[in-house]
Amino acid sequence: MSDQFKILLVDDEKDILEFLSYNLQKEGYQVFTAVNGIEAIEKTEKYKPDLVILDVMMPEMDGISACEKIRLLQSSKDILILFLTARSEDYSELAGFDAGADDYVTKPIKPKLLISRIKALLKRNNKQSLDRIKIDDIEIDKGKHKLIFRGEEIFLAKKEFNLLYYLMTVPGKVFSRGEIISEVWKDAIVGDRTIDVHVRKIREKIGDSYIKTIKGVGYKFNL
Amino acid sequence: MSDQFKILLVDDEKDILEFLSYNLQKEGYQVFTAVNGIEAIEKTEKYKPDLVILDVMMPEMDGISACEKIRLLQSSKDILILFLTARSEDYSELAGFDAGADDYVTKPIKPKLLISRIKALLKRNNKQSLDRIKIDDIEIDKGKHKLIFRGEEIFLAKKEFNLLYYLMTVPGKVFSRGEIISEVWKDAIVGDRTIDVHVRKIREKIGDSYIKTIKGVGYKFNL
DNA sequence: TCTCTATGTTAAGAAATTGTTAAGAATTAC
DNA sequence: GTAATTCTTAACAATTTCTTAACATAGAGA
Repeated sequence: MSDQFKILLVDDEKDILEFLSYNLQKEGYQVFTAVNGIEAIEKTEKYKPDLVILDVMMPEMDGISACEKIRLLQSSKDILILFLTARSEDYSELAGFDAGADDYVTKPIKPKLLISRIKALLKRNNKQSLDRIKIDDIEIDKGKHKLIFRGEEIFLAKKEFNLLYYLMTVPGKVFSRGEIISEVWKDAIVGDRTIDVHVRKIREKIGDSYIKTIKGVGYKFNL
Repeated sequence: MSDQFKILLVDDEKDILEFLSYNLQKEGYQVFTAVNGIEAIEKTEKYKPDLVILDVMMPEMDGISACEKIRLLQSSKDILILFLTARSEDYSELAGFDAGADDYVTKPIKPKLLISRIKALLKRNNKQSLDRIKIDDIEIDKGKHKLIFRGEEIFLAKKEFNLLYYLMTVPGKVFSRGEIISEVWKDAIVGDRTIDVHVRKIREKIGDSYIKTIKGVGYKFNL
């Protein structure tokens, strides 16, 4: 996926925050942190993370209460929540699931395992939006047949949409006309100008700077 | 889902099979059992369970191999897989996730915890359990076959209702005509204009702006 | 600079898809 | 069994999307 997953990490121990931040960032996640439940809720609203990792035991507001509060937020429908719990706290575990948690991991935390679980969670949750690509101010969602350009939705007809989506699957790669024909037109026989015309229509809608022509080679997305 | 969840339980120890069967049946699940990986695959194909619980350590074929094989089955896309592992086998745990597992539970098994996890898994996986969907000023309740639009109840005939409900299960997603046919018409063979006519009737009642046509792709709910 | 070739541009109409209507089957209700 | 409702179909209209053809333009290499 080209856009980063956002993870909000909530724990009152700074050591753990740092340790996990480091490991998660190394995996390419964008990490935010909070040290208590109240901050967690604020930052959830602010950053809209894909996943919140919550320590069960925290001062101010414990993880379970925080989880329940987060679940009440309007925008939190798609947010995943993962609990960190000490091995002995088996009741927290149960309570956590009731509060709407999606998974839990027991301390002491093994980074590899945690990352495995995170990947599994994100994968599972993203089944339907695996076909979403976001680059700069262009966001394209194949499942929803939706293109958002500079904040506003722009409608593309089927062929236009598929063509742009295809180019965006590998930004920077030059796709030959042959590749484009076989992917977007499924090898139907069409004239030489057909691709150009569709490219032009896309450019009309999102500007000339995103699809670049490499003469004699093909087209690519991005500068 | 109105019918029972089906769970396939795979373990080589009959005691455990019985113990878990009992506990799961008590929760209202329909339980099938297998004593090794090969049997597990056969029964997965036969019964199409919603969830497979696999012991990692088994004779004939270990749980991880079985998991990989199950993931290869055509019909297994929506099947959840949960591993049972001994506490020490941390590597299995990792390997299990790579093989496509959705969760794991360590032995010794605490039935309450296991059931919690199962519920969480099934809940997560089961969008269908959302019986009532409310979006903007439209509220649809499948159980009651009731549609409330801008505060007042509007009657939809069965097909109309099911169609609208289906589109609303994933707002924004474009459903192809094929998907719609197989869900709403249960693969009955109907002419091409049938869907359109039903869409039109729904639009007559709630206005044109809620169901959008994407020519050549399908229909979606919401803008 | 000139030429050649690949691509850009435009508008028209061909093709594909969906919308609309009404009639009559098929169901369901009474 | 009859009436009412719901569903499907067919014919045709309306609309959108796609392709093409004709010509323009740009850029690389002679």
